[in-house]
Formats: sequence, C-alpha cells, structure tokens
Amino acid sequence: MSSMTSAPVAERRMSAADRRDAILDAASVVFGERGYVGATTDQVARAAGISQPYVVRMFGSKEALFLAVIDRAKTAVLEAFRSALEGWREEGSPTGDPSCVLGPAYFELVRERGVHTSLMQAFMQGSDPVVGRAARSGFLDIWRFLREEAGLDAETARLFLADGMLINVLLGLEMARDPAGQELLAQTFGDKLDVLPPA
Amino acid sequence: MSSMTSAPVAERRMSAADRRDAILDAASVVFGERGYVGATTDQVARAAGISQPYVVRMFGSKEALFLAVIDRAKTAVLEAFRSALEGWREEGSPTGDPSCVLGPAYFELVRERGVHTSLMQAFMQGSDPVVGRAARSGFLDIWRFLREEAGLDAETARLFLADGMLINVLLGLEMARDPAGQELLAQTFGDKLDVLPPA
DNA sequence: GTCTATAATACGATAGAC
DNA sequence: GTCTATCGTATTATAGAC
Repeated sequence: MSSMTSAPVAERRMSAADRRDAILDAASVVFGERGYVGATTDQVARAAGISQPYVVRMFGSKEALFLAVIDRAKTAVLEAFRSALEGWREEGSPTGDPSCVLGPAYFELVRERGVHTSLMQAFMQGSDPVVGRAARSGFLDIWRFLREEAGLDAETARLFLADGMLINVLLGLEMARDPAGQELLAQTFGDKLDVLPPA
Repeated sequence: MSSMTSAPVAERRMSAADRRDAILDAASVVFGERGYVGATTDQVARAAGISQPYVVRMFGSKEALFLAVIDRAKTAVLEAFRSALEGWREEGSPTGDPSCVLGPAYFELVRERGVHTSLMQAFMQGSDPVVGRAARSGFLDIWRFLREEAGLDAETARLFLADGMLINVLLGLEMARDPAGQELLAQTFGDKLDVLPPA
C-alpha cells in the first residue's frame, strides 16, 4: 500500500535523489527571498517539510547547499536559452538577432520560482571567497553563451544582460507588493513580472 | 594643541554629526560588500575605528543604520542626477535625451564607495517588511525622477535603469577579481568599472 | 562621546537513536 | 532515510563606567 506511490509528492520517506531535489526546490525560493546569509537552514527545512539537521546532513553545509542551488539555477537558465536558440534556428529565424527568443525564455523561467532571485542573491556576494568565485563563474558562463553560442555582439549581449538584471531586481524588490510598483511593472514589462510572492 | 584640529580626520573624539557621517561611510562599504544580513555591526565598527556598541548606540539598531545608509545612497544618486540634468539644460543640450549625461553621472558615483552596492543589497531584500518597503520606495523615487523630472519615456527609462542594474551587479560580483571578468568589464563598460575592492 | 563587560538569542553543525 | 537533542559560536543589544 505504501509502495504503490512513487511520485515525489510530499511523502514521509523519499529516495535520496528525490529528497535532494525537493530540498533544492525549497532552498531556491528561500535563498532567493532572504539571500545567502539571511536564509536559515531551518527555513529551508520547514519549506521542504523536513528537519533542519537533515538539510545539513544532506548537503554537508549551508554553503554547499547554496552552491548547489545556484549551479542548478544557472543550468536552468542555460538550458532554457539553448532550447530557445535551437527552436529559433530550426525555424525561419525571421530577424537576425536571437535575443528576441532568449528574452521570452528568460521570462518563462519566472514560473520556476527562485531561479532569478537565488542567482541574483549570489551575484551580490562577490566578496565571499567561495560563493563569490562561483557567482562570477556562473555569470561568465552565461556571458560566454550569449557571445559564443548565441553569437551576440558585445553591445547586444550587454543590453540583453542589463534587461535581465533589471528583471532580477524587480523580482528581488517584490515590486508587485506596492501599488506604484505595479504601475512601474506595467510600464516596463507589461504583465510579465506582475507576480506576488505567496507569502 | 588638540583643539586646533577640527576636520573629521580619524580623531579620538568627534562631534556626533561627524561621527555619524563616518559611521555611514564605513557602513555603506560594509553593507555593500556583505549585504544587509551578512554585514555585522562589529565589522562596521572596525571599519569606522570605534566600538561595536557605539555603532548601535548611535543609530538605535542595525536596521535603522541600514535604512540610513540606503537613504543616503538614494539621495546621492538623485543629487548627482539633478546636478547633471541641470548642467545639461544650461548648455546647448545637443541631443534630445538627457540620459546621456545621467549615465556618466552614475559612473562617477562609483568613486563614492558603497553607493551602488548598498542600494543593490537593499533591492534584494524585498521580502523584509521594513527594509523591503524602504527599498521599493527608494527605487520608485529614482524611477519617478527619470520619468517626471528628466522627462524620459518609459522605454528610455527602462533601458537606463537596466544598464544601471547591470553596473550594480558587476560591482556586487567584484568582477575585476577574475581575469575573464576583467575582459567582460572591458567589453561592456570599457575601463569605467575596472575597480578592485581594496581588500 | 566612547568604552568594557555581558546578557540574550539565533543559528549551523554534530551525535546518536530509530 | 529521518528525527530529537544539544553543543558551540557569532551577533545584536543593553547596562553602566569614565
């Protein structure tokens, strides 16, 4: 009876791999909202429905957990970009600039909660010896993708990244909480960022 | 002999106002590097050359100190913008877009250490009830300046803000620490952001 | 105006049971 | 695979002296 359910839907016991994914899902959101230092392993544990020591046990340390979170977020961004780029190349590629398909791909990632914000929180930890190095490396991976794989020139890549950083900031600010902020969101990105955190 | 020096140059005793400014200078840098939660009042105190309890005594709480830091940073940005805009209007105003003088004004603020980064750290604390509200309010003040005082249309304001956020991120990443990062800086903003933190 | 000493708490991590 | 109990430490804030 208990062995019939195998989908990862809030079970008491999970395989280590499923549990790991569930923790990463929770951690992405919590780190994205509170930042690397501000988030506690206990908040991650509650969000994942398990005990705090188990979170630490699973990843070894808070630092290792955060590194796993930002690596997964970077991978999600790059996979979304590669998929969009491939689709664009298979089709007629109407305009000469692939950034018009990469932008929508970036917006769609907002649905996968915590991707933009956890990455951004990492970007602001440049002074941390370990996290800072990983954050720079992740940012540079995305830069290299834009320049080398997508073939954007430096100026186009800068404009694209700048828009991305503004999106990240507006999410980090939780701009939709403020009435005037909603107006700003509407004027800048239409309704694509009008997301309120569930809390 | 001791009463002859009155400039705020690392004295043992200062007027409350001078000491307050010195603490804010130190706090801007420390908060900018480590973030609101990651920075400790003790780190601020050491950077300011005084004791930790005195920092707290002076501002009441770490939260109040951070609010003072971001308010001062926002004011510095707006004053730099207003000054640049005024100069542009007094002259011939060659192009029709004031953002070409606001950009350089923003870059010059990098010399005033901690302005961009402490603001950015605040922007990523949107989920904090007190700090988040102040951060949104500060961001909206800058947005309103761009739209209403500088007269930028929504699209131009968005592009300008996006560039600003990218600048903030590259500073937060301390991109100049990485060789490949220096190359990125050179390709995107020339030598205007090639600043290494003294630490 | 500024310090030392310290209280109070929150947090990451470990030990060990089941 | 997961929990409870707990240690050690770092950090904000207060009390009180000078």
